[in-house]
Amino acid sequence: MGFTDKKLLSVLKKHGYKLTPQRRAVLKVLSSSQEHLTPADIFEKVQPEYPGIGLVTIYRLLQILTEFGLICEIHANDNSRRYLIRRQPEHHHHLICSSCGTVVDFTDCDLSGLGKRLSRETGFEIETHLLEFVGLCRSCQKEAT
Amino acid sequence: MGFTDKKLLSVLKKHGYKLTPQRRAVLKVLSSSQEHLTPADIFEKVQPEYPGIGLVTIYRLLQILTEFGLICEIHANDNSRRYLIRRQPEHHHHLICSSCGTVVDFTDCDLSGLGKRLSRETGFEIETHLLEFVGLCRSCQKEAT
DNA sequence: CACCTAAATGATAATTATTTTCAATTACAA
DNA sequence: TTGTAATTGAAAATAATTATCATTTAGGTG
Repeated sequence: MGFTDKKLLSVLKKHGYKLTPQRRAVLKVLSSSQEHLTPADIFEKVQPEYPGIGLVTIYRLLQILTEFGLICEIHANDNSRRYLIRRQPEHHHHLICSSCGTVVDFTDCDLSGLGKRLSRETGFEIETHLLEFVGLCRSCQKEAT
Repeated sequence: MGFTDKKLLSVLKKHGYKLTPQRRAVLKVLSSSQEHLTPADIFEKVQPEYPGIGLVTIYRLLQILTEFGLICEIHANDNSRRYLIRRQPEHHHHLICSSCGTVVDFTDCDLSGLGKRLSRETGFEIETHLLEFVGLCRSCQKEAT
């Protein structure tokens, strides 16, 4: 599981951000969703809780959450626009279905060896990495006949 | 080194695409560039060779090249728009500077073990993966004081 | 070489995602 | 309760990409 909305709210508060009902509503949606949502998805899901919220407000909150590393983004899947996602505990990666776009998270990756080598060879000070596997999920394999 | 423009042209021809001077010019730029270029970058670089080329034409060619896996894309680096790049021999990955955006390619990665495990656990039929390291390049480390 | 046709081009407009601007509203500290 | 700076949302501005379509052209054919 990821962060609760209470946790997210407290982080915002700690950094001097105001806790508006709009933000509460968005965080509620984000923290209770198992899927990876676009800003537009979030907009729709917030309607019942806070009709009339501005899409802009969502963009702004997502920007703040990104700064604090509370959400992360899906990068692969060229054609579809960039996705914003609710986050798992910490550092994790994605396994993405190239057909239907389903995303599965996984956490284990051991790239420290490779990271160290790259660092030595290139002089880079490595901060993080992004790892995504792309493939066909079970149900799309079946459909493929 | 990547593909020569002759090689690229022959691939297009083999698939029934016409070899227009515009395409020749774009391929020349792509095959001789060491950097990762946006469509707009390419547009500019093609000017001397073929002034008046349409940006659309570039988009269209990039789309074709993508289909044949002759170029690949940079995904990380959130803020900057998606980058199109000239490709190294085959499967490879990127090391991206989070400050200046410089991209270094590297080829070695051993993720077959992880891939197999994921496949077993999730039922996915894994096709490929995307691996990007993000960090500070040497010169940006210095600037950071 | 001249001709024919489907493919390709480029100007323009249309889409779509995201950001900016700004006046009105509101959270919350005092 | 009040003051104020942060926040909101409508609307416009940017920006990237795609679609439309009349015109041009590459390249095969006779």
